[in-house]
Amino acid sequence: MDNTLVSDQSTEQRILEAARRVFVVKGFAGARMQEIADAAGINKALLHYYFRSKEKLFEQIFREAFGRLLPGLAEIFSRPLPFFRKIELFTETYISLVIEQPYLPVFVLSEMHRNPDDFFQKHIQPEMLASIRQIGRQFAEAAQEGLIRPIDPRQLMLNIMSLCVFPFVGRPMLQRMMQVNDTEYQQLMEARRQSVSAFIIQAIQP
Amino acid sequence: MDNTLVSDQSTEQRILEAARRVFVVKGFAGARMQEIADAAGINKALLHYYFRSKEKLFEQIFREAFGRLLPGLAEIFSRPLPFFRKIELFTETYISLVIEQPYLPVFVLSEMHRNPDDFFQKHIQPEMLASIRQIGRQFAEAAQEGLIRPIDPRQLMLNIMSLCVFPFVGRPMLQRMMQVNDTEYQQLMEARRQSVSAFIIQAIQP
DNA sequence: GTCTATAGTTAGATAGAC
DNA sequence: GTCTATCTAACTATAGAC
Repeated sequence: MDNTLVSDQSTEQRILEAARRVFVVKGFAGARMQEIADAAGINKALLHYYFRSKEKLFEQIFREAFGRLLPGLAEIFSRPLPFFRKIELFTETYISLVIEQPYLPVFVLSEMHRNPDDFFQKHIQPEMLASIRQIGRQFAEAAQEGLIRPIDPRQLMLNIMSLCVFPFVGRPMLQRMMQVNDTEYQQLMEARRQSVSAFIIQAIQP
Repeated sequence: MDNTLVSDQSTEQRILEAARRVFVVKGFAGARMQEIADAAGINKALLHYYFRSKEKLFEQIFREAFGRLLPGLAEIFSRPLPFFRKIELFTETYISLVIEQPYLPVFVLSEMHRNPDDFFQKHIQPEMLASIRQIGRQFAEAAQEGLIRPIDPRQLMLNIMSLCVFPFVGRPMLQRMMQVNDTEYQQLMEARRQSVSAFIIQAIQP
């Protein structure tokens, strides 16, 4: 792990950044307050001074990570654009987002896995669910109008999410299985910005 | 002596089964030896009697889980079958496998995420890598022969793996986002056995 | 706000009786 | 083989000086 000190920020910011780095790699249970303190270049006691408990510190990190993972994406599907263009824009935006924050998905997924309903109730707003339903309706309409072939809209949604997210979640395994080095893998991810939407669009052509 | 309950299994087997259940949900760091002992209906000390340490017990569970995740799948691509049939067979087999062991992928992925090279060296045999390269070559050939459209074989491999695995890895999130209940989600996974290969095959048509 | 020192808990591992 | 009791280390959290 990268243990470089985070400096020229307020102590609170340094703690948050350090906590992010540690939690995201080790998870809640695996993270140690001492390690976060070291990474922030401060003392353990100060962590509690700023954030009362490990739990509370984690909450803040998780909430923030989760918030970054979806917002603005649903919005794309409400724009007045051709259907296929929306898919292009969505996949490009999503993949770009995750290229910049590659640890986010596996962090959110594995923490959620341990405590699904709890985390979900805490962090998912009803509006988000509404906009997801809205996307589903658009898929269904497109199929009905013959714009795309008949396909269960939920399957289409699963397929799109899978193609965007999994190469990042599964990277430690996939990269080693495919025996490519870091640079090559990053290039593959760059290329996916275009190739994934092409793949999807051909797959749903009538 | 014969104080065993329902279980006609050996103590060792009961421990392994309990450990599997606990590790798979909580991960190595989150799991507690006490919880495993409780789940197995035995004492903490007995865990150490059978498996020296938490580390060793975990090793055994992880090795086994990992072993179940790929084997036999690479073999499909060495059979004398039409190319598209191989893809069908692969996705069907994979999805069926994961339907039966839905916790496997996220367990393997999140543990691997914390310690990639270590785990990889311990658990990946060179033959597996060879057969993966072999699959890659088949993709490349199919593209060259014009059987499928030009596509980077590595991207195709990423796409196939993503479509098969992610809906299981991401289930806690996806299911809640899409607001479907357990039964419906299982039905969706059943349906994917067919629909995923159809999706892929159309996407790579020349 | 930041530190040192320490209290309080928990969890992995071992000793020893049966 | 299985148990109870206990040791030891690690970790979260707090007290109190500066």
